[in-house]
Amino acid sequence: MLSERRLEVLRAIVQDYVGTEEPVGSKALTERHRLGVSPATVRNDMAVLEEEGYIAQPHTSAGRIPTDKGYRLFVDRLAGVKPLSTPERRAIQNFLDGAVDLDDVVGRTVRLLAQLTRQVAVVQYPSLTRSTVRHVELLSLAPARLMLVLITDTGRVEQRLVDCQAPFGETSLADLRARLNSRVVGRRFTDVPQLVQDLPESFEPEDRGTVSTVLSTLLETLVEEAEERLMIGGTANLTRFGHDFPLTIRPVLEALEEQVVLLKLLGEANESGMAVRIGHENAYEGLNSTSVVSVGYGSGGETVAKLGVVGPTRMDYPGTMGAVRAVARYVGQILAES
Amino acid sequence: MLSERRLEVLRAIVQDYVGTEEPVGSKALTERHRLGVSPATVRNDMAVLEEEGYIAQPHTSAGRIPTDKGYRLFVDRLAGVKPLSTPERRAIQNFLDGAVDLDDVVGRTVRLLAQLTRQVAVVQYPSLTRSTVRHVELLSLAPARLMLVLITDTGRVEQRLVDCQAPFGETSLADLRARLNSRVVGRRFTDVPQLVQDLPESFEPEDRGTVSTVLSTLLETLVEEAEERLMIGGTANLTRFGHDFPLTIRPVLEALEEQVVLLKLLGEANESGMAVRIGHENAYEGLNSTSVVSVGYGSGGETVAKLGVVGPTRMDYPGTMGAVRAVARYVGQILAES
DNA sequence: CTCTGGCACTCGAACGCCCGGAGTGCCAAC
DNA sequence: GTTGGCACTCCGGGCGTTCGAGTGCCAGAG
Repeated sequence: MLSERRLEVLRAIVQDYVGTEEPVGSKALTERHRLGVSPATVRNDMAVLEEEGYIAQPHTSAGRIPTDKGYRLFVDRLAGVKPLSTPERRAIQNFLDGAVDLDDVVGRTVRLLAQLTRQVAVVQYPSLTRSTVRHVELLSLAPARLMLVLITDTGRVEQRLVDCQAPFGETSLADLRARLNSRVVGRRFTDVPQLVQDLPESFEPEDRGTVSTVLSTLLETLVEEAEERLMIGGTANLTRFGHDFPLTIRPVLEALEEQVVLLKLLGEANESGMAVRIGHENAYEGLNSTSVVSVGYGSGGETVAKLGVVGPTRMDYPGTMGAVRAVARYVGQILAES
Repeated sequence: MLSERRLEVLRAIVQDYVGTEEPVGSKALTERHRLGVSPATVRNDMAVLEEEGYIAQPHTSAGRIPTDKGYRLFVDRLAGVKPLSTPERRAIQNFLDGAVDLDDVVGRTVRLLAQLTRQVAVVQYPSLTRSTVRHVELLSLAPARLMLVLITDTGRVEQRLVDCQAPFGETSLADLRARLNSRVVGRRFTDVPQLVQDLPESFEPEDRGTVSTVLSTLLETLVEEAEERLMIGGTANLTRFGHDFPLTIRPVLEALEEQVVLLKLLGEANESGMAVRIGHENAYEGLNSTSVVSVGYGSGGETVAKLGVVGPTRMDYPGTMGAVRAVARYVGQILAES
């Protein structure tokens, strides 16, 4: 167990290093912080902290920098979440309030988050699995070709083409449309499969094939869209990463283009509260020198999607966490209103 | 007017510089190319080329590098478009053929283009202004709230909420839906305004207000969507830009997040054929050290959108142009099939 | 008039060197 | 447990040297 003062030393090291981006030594520490002890004592503490793996030296006789483990301790026990200032909050509200549709909300959110944190922002679109069906539309494009349009309560629209085995009459189509809607409108996506299970049986034999095809296309859409879309922004902030960054930045850019990777990253956000993954805690190798701060958002206590930022491990955790949390809250509000 | 040999020297300089990324000198030139003259002669030619502004020295007593003007001449008169190899063509076809919907086509195209050119790819979604209406759907969400869904022949779906002044009955709704569709289905977007102009008059007075609102929302959608969406990819290739790239890369990343800038960039592509904008020819300042190669694509001779790549001025122009042109053609084909 | 070889000159990159400063670890003393 | 002192380490920057590639110019040959 580390003594109170040693924790204080660690906190000071993290803060200074985040600010200056340079290894911090014992003397500089005592000058910038009121630790009440001499550099020599700090040196002893540092030796202990290093032995325990919280800090490290880039090379002998240089200052110390925090390790991933050090940042972890800092986040868990030494740093709170720094609330935003009132003007900042007001700015968020004003900026998000101008949004006209879902795309716009997400777009504004991502820009806002990137600007506030000066890092790369990632925002997931509200999830379909938690949403409910607002309407299902079926259109006949050609004798044996239908278009299925699905409208969700979050305002999202998905469309699919359906090729039928046999021609499908207009009356059957209207019939299917009506029955389908009466069953699923207002219901959750996850409930839909059971609700439509017995639908083909109530149709004429020659139409059953087509009905089944339509239904399976609908179910497919739900599943496929569970792998959800997201938007990223603020990639220009990657240039603030560090000096050596051709090597650091490349894998990050690659990761940012892989939706799957990003979704997994966000997905690791704990249901309640915020998740912070530091350096090697990230499963994806290319992000080993970055940290991810993510949190779920939604309206009325329900998480419909997640958002977060990706930045260097050397980041201002309290500030970043504050911004992420605040933005998530306001987005939740906006969604609840619309 | 430059002599034949001087042009040949310029071509050699461009080719070598693109390959090695280092200033090229007279001796190296004569060694790598069969110019049939001595280094001294080449030196004289270089002096002339420099005087004319086609090449420049980074510092005295260094080799020469092409200027924007030099690249311009190279592209216009010295280099053709390098066709892709048969395996490459086949790979393109296979890759694009697997696409399932419009998003997928665009997504695959952007990845393909980024991979082929090893640069940043930008693909614009097929334009709505050139498309035709496949279907207009009206749904009643609440007594005085409608949803308007527009489906285009390119498979795109746009939805809008419409708030009515007065409640709008189901029969009126069905009526409007039917009349609207009978007038606009299969017609071009640009023709829609005239086609629906007199529609409100044929409705009962109490419904006219709502009908007008719906129509103006529809027309708005057309106009708004004229500012079109696009997709980018291959940003990781930015790391291959050069040694000094923190400064080069940042404005490029910023530009890539500004849809407006990108759309303008692509928009400058000449209707027929390919456009190449080199360095300072780009209006946007942040892209002054990059070149943009863009071209329109579409089916049946009609351009529905554009695509292109953004890379360093020091790029393989013939190869890039070849890839861009080939990809555009295949995407056009795919769109025509679906 | 054009091309060529020769020659002196110029720089930048790379290398080695030295020095100063910041930082460390250890130890003896308080 | 804390402190001051001290010797040691190592990085970074500044400086001079060398090396090589490249240039410009000029006189002479075709």
